[in-house]
Amino acid sequence: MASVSKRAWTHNGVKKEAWAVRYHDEKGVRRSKQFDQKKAADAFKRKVEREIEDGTHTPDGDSDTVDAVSREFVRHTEMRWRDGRIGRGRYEHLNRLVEANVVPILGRIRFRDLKASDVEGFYRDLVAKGLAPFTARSRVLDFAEVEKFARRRGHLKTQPVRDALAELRGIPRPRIRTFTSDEAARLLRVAGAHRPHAKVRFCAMMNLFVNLAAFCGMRQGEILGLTTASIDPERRIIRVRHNLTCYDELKGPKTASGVRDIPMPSHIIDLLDVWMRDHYVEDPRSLIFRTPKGTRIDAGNIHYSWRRLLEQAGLDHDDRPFHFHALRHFAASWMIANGLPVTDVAGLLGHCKFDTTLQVYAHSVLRPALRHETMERMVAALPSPALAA
DNA sequence: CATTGGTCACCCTAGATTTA
DNA sequence: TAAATCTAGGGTGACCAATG
Repeated sequence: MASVSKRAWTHNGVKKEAWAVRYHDEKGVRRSKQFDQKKAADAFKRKVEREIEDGTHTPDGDSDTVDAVSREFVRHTEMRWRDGRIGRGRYEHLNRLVEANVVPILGRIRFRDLKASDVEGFYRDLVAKGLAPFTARSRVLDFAEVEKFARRRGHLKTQPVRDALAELRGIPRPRIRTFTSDEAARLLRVAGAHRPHAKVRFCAMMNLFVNLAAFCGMRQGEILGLTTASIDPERRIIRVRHNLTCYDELKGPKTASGVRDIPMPSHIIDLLDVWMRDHYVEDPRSLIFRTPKGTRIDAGNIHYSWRRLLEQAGLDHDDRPFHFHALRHFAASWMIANGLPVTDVAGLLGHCKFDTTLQVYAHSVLRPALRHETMERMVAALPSPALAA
């Protein structure tokens, strides 16, 4: 089937020689590949013959394998990032998906031969690797973008990824746990105290982070994006205008609803006052929370400190620890529990529609016990003749 | 006052969650 | 659904608060 022969030629007056493997691929297309050593050429010959017999051979020059098309997709995505059409995070995410998951699992398959069952295998591999089913499914969803790209380039006409996704419907989205008011109170107490061995400045900062998240419902990126102009002690509000990305870029909010003014409790005004007086360092962008040297606060260190606080508050018993973001969820439910209408809460959290608030925070809003209590109160306030009878 | 162990800065990768 | 951010975690070296 395949043959190995020595080949000699002259290029620009220089004599060259190599061992050439010549063969016909599955479709009868003539191919050849050269090697310096006969041994390597023989090894390749054996590999090709075996692959052609198994029907798994893909010539190097082929451009329609999953790995070649996926890498082309990544280059295309990078262009979209450079043009400003998508963010850096999205580009890096897709790049990682392709290199870490797609290429190793599906890389050698030709796109036009890709079956829904291959994609389902991809999903199963990810789950076997330890990914949560919902996360694995969202990787398949990302891969669907590669498929769309491949279809536009004419590499396939079917929709194996879409077909596989239809099979993966109904995987529940995991919900993050939130705090009870007791737990939040304990957490706020330990955050306010000095942690042994910890630096005074860092403790003061974490205390502010916890308070801003628990009472104002702010996200981590929003807190890190606060500037001196964001704080208005006169009107007792925080103006949320920016978000600090993980790349230390200060970005405006995605939509107008992200822009909002949050009322500040007086104890937070005091804490901020102390912070500005004792710990604030001049910053070119007037960012309030920076390291003493003026660099971005490391997310890993916030996490580290957060875990220590949970430990001290006795809230680390579970194998699924509370996220920092759970404080934002707490803020929302605490506002609702204290009688603030959901529409107002949506405004304070920066949601553009209040059904987003309900979707994400429904677990706290629609507590079964609360529903029963309310139902009982309703009935008590409006006794029906049937009850009297 | 020297030691020391926890903390923090800075680096990284990758999975999970949020949200328009 | 698409696109973003957040969380989780690993590693290294400097540094600082508590301790004896």
